[in-house]
Amino acid sequence: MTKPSRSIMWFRRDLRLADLPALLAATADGREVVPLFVVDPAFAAAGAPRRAYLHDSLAALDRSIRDRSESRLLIRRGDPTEIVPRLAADLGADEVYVSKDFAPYGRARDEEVSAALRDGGRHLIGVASPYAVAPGGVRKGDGTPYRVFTPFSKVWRQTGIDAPHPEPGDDARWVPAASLDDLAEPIFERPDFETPPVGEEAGHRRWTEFLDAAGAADGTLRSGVEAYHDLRDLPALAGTSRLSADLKWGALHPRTLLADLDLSGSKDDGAVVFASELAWRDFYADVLREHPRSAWWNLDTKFDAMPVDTDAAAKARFDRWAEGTTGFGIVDAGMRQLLATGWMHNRVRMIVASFLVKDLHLPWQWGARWFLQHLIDGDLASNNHGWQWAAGTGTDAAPYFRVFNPTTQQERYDPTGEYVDRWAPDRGEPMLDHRAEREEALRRLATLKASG
DNA sequence: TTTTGAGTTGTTCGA
DNA sequence: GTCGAACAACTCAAA
Repeated sequence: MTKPSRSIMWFRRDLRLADLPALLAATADGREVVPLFVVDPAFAAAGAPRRAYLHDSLAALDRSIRDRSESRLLIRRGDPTEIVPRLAADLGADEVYVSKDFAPYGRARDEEVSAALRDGGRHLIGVASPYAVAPGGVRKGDGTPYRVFTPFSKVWRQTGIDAPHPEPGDDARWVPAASLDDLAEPIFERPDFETPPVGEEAGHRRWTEFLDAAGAADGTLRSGVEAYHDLRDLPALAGTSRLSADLKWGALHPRTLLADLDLSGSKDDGAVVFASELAWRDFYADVLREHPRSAWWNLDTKFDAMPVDTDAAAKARFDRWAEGTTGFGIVDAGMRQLLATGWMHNRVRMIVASFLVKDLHLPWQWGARWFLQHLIDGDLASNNHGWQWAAGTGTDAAPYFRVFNPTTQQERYDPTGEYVDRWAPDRGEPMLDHRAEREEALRRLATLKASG
């Protein structure tokens, strides 16, 4: 047996103990592990739902660690590029383990931390990722990345995905809480906001309910996943998995979910459609890794010439969109659901996004920023590329004529008005004429063609 | 190299 | 009410 050494498990967005390869590596070979989370000051800009959600996720992770060991989650606040190397030195930890982060900010941060650790003879060790297939893992025959989802997903489906990994065993050595208490800081002040049940156990419960034989939201004798294809577009029902925040913060890993799914069905099968959504998550993470600029700039730069409104009147229109007073029922319902709960149904996300871009003629970045501030599941890659999809500037060669009609969408997906009545019972007059604004959007798109 | 088929989620119009 | 066609042109991926 080699000399026991210490490691730090630096949690970022994998806030769980089960199925976490980085944690298994951190505790391997008899290493004594320090579980750490650093609250980055950049996070202070997040909205109340998001801060409350992270607060509760950290509290849940701390409880899980205390339940299984004599240790605790060490919370620090500040710049990770300073805190992590200093802690590693103070605690005598030679290795810092993480799940790899592929987003632009995280990559830059990790490179800096890695360099600082190396100066002290220590190492940052990235193990696995929050994705079923880590970004970079799906490539065309010639080794280049995909820019179109469908061929990506075909290869993704055939890529071997690990079986879920176990939690660290009873033999894992955790640094006693007593030796961390003096170093620890409180999480941060919890905003007064009601979150859904948060954390690893709550996530597994949600997933189990989704798989439950009679869990379908329409009362039919099907599971949620079996009914997923039929019900996922109806925002009045709980027809989606509602696991987006669990996946974002890593209470669950997609590997865990995929292992429970029977994917032998046709392309309309609920499980197959659900797995495809997980593939979208991996796809957008891959696109962001290849094109870091696409977080905030048009992936298709041809659209840089597209006229968008940014003047004072545009800002006033944005405010009405954000607070949910456009006078279009399903738009207002969605925006108010977001403010009230930190979450919005996926179908409605597309509708409000289309409205901001095609009816209000505003930059998609304004909407993306608002979503990231308020969504408990807000993720840079999925969120911003989803917005680029709505704007037609992203990976899919969007048909220029794809403009959502908010009234038609409402009639089709909320026919009884239950969703709209629940969230926006008091809506006023429509703030614009959709037909006229649709034509304006098409005119603006046509200018791209004219300018080549 | 060239060709071919396809590309998440739509809407409108006219028969 | 229902159905199919039209709505740009282009890029991507694979044969």
